[in-house]
Amino acid sequence: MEHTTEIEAAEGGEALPSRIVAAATRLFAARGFAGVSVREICEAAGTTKPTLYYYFGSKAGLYRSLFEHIFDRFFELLREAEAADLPIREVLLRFAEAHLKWVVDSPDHARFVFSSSMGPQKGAPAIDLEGFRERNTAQLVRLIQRGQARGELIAAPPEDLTFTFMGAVVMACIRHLEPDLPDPLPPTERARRIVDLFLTGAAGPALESSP
Amino acid sequence: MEHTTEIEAAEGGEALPSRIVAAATRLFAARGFAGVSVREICEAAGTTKPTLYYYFGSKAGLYRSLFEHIFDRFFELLREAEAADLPIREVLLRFAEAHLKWVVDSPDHARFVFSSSMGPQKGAPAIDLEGFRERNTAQLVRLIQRGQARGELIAAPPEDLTFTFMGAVVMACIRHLEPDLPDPLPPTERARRIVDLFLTGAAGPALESSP
DNA sequence: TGGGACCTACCTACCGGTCGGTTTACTTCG
DNA sequence: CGAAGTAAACCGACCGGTAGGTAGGTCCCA
Repeated sequence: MEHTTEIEAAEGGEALPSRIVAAATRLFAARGFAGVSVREICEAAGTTKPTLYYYFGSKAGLYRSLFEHIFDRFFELLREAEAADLPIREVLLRFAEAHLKWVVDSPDHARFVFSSSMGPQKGAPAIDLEGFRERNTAQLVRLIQRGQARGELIAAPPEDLTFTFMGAVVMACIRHLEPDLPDPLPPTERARRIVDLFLTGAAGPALESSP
Repeated sequence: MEHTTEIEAAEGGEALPSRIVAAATRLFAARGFAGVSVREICEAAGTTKPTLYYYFGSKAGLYRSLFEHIFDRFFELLREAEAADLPIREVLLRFAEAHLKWVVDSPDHARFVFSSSMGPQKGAPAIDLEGFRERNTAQLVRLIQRGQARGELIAAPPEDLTFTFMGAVVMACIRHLEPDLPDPLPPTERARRIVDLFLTGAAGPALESSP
């Protein structure tokens, strides 16, 4: 009766588990773990509670399942960005673009991660959110150290460069998620501007002497 | 029986409303609106539910009250950063430092805002979070446009500069709130590094030609 | 003695989770 | 072929417990 969801419904039309996953992702992303009831999820997915428990065991189990699913997808995307021995500008461009495209293509996933990353909820701890951040950051630190070793980046502490660049990327991602003032630029162009500003700096002609 | 809370207990020792506000801020910050029960807040504040309702009317009312209180404090801090006709580097330094000091001095307030800003909860909408972001961003845009008019900053779209700089600051704030890997640098030094990196860019000697 | 501050005891609604059952599709075997 | 069996998929109705919120009273100080 309804068309296929974004989650893979490979093996036979719009399967119920997929509908549950899609509905739960959207709702958890919007209101957090404790803010959504199992009944709501079932209603949104067009099913009933026993069915949800049949597939996912518990509310927390459903939450964990979403997390793993989303993380796998995300890091799969990001792995392509690492690639071979590209110049640092190209690497950063791919990194930023991968993030932005992820946000544009699956905003529910992104919203889910961002809303979970700030403030754990009541019933669903034990999620390795720290690991997500750490893994994402560690990769960028590695890439940036490589750029420094080549003299493509200044010799500041790599964490400084990492957090500043990551901040710009995350901010752009969040901006894309805003319902009211969405970023009008496509991911590619936005990524380009972020990277170039990060590399060349914001100082104008009246500010030539550096401290 | 207990010592004074951080919230003003000016008019007569450790007042109950102040204790409620302090406990609620800490709990909401840690677990979100829907993740905390009124019972918990009362227990943490050493009182009972009717007393809480006597002062704040409802759970949502308490939440709103916290928000207003925190916002007032924050913008009071930030207003000092705007100041007169300082050079852009000084302005940005003050802006970043005000944010970081706010996070360090009242981490519960900061955690409350950050956790609320991503993903509204179930029962406490109608909070003007958009207004907070908008107001904070708009001020920075104004400051940056002033810097551009003076030639202290490049002539890129002011929103680009604003979001990138804001991203770096917010990222540093979040980093300060991490329980495990807290930023070892004091706010002043951290602000200095962020601003200088933002102004001079990250490009090293091997990257002289700009696109 | 009257009113603000505060508490005990309780209400209804809804929470996550389960029980027992029905439907469906696919074997199995006479 | 078709009746019987079976296991997965799914659901209506319900459970104990707890959520936000309140009625009604006690205490204490002006």
